[in-house]
Amino acid sequence: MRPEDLPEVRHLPLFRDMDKNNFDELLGRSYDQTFPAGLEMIRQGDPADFLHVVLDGAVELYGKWGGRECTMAVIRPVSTFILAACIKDLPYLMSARTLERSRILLIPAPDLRTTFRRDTEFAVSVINELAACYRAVVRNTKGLKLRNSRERVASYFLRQSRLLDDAPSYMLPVEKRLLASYLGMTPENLSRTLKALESHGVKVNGMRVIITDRVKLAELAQPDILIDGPDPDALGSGSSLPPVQRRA
Amino acid sequence: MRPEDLPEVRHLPLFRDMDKNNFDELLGRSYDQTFPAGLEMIRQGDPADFLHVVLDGAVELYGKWGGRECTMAVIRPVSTFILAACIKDLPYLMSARTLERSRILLIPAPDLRTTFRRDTEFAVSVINELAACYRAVVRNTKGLKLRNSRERVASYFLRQSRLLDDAPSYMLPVEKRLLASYLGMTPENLSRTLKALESHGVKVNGMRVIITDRVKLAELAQPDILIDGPDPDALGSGSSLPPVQRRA
DNA sequence: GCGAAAACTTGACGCAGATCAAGTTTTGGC
DNA sequence: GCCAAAACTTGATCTGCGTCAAGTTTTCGC
Repeated sequence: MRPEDLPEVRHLPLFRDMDKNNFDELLGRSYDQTFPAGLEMIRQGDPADFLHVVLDGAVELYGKWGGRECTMAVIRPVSTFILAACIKDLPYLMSARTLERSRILLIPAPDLRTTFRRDTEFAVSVINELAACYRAVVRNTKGLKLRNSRERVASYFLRQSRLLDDAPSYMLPVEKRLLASYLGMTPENLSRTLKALESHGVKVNGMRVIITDRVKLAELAQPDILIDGPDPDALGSGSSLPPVQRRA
Repeated sequence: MRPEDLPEVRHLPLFRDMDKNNFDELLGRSYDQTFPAGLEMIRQGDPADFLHVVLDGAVELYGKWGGRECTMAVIRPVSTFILAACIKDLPYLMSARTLERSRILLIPAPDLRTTFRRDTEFAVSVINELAACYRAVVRNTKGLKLRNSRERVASYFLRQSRLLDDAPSYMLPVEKRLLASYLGMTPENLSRTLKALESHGVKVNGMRVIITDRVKLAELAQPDILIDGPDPDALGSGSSLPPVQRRA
């Protein structure tokens, strides 16, 4: 891997507190690999051989069943994903494909497991990471079961804005097609919902989201700390889209 | 707590590998409390002061938003719940109420956190528990997003049967009202779905489920290892109903 | 074991959201 | 910068599921 990536990986909550030597050894056993866009890197059901770290690009995690697919998360640099499968040494529950050309660091799962057994600080980090991931998925489930799709879209927009210090405008971090699937709806329904939301305080123009009336939007979305955070959550939780890019 | 409960708690995957002295100390600092039926023991948003262990009775975990509620899980003895909130020292994401008179062991969260810092085996157990919980919730999410309600009911029935070595008949572990909410549907819709499933290999009579044609039912449910398990999962994962009682 | 409350069922109806089928716009490779 | 492919939008239609309302059955406290 490129030497300039090392500090970025080291600064991840998962790795920042572990012993320096253990970190170096773990990274030393890892592989830096580049994948073209649109490649299925992981097929759900495959044995979990490596913890993945996105160094560059973007990766979609999704589930398949029968002929259907649903987007579970999109991971952007620098974050890890599929930690739980590696720890349990069980098959991946989700598939992963690159959305663009991506550089991925592959950390062998067995090394991961031996490392947290001998490095308490790392074990604590793993515990915190997993607990955060778990809570992220639970919050996501609550949103899916308690809100209808219009409410999910509205609260997604507010949540993203909040991550940018309540920015009134920002760019969507992913295509609408993916956003729709992530939110558990069809692209057609999302499209119509966006139009309907124009009278509720938010306007979407291409990839740009413009919050025109935050109060009105919040009235509809009824943002809830126990669903929308903030909660210092893991990004690679397998249930969130990446934070938005700030307006240029 | 009653001395006869101790071995049952000790045999939980979360506690069985830790140092005996640490276990005894942890339990020594805990409280054994009995709650009447129908009591809201935990209100979502409360600070996570205790890890809960159901010793007797049954506890429903549920989420609230606006005026709506949804059942996330039902916990039966002997299992723990809300581990993640305790570890992160963050508010509970779910509320909990007793479904019947229940005896609960309360383990102070701070003691929990200090214990896994000095007991590696316990830390590893916590890691495994959290990873299992995480995977359970992810599988649950996949089921919610990829299956329609009829498919969810059908696969729930098959899953329960499989937990009893493919028993052709068993009793529902919870009221239909709860099952409906857990599966993300209304009681009315569940009721109608049950009738419709009679021509697809399963008959429900009161609380009794009778699988009349396993092949036909499986055709509809399309059971999938990556959604329905088996996967040696945590029961207190916050996303499953208890295993069924075997036919008397 | 009686009576009220809760759980469950059934029917009628409406709506949110899926599906199908064209368009139109945007993206990206050569 | 052009062209094809993909993403997005829009409309028409259908349907799964929620809602409301009125039973019926089961449960449970006294």
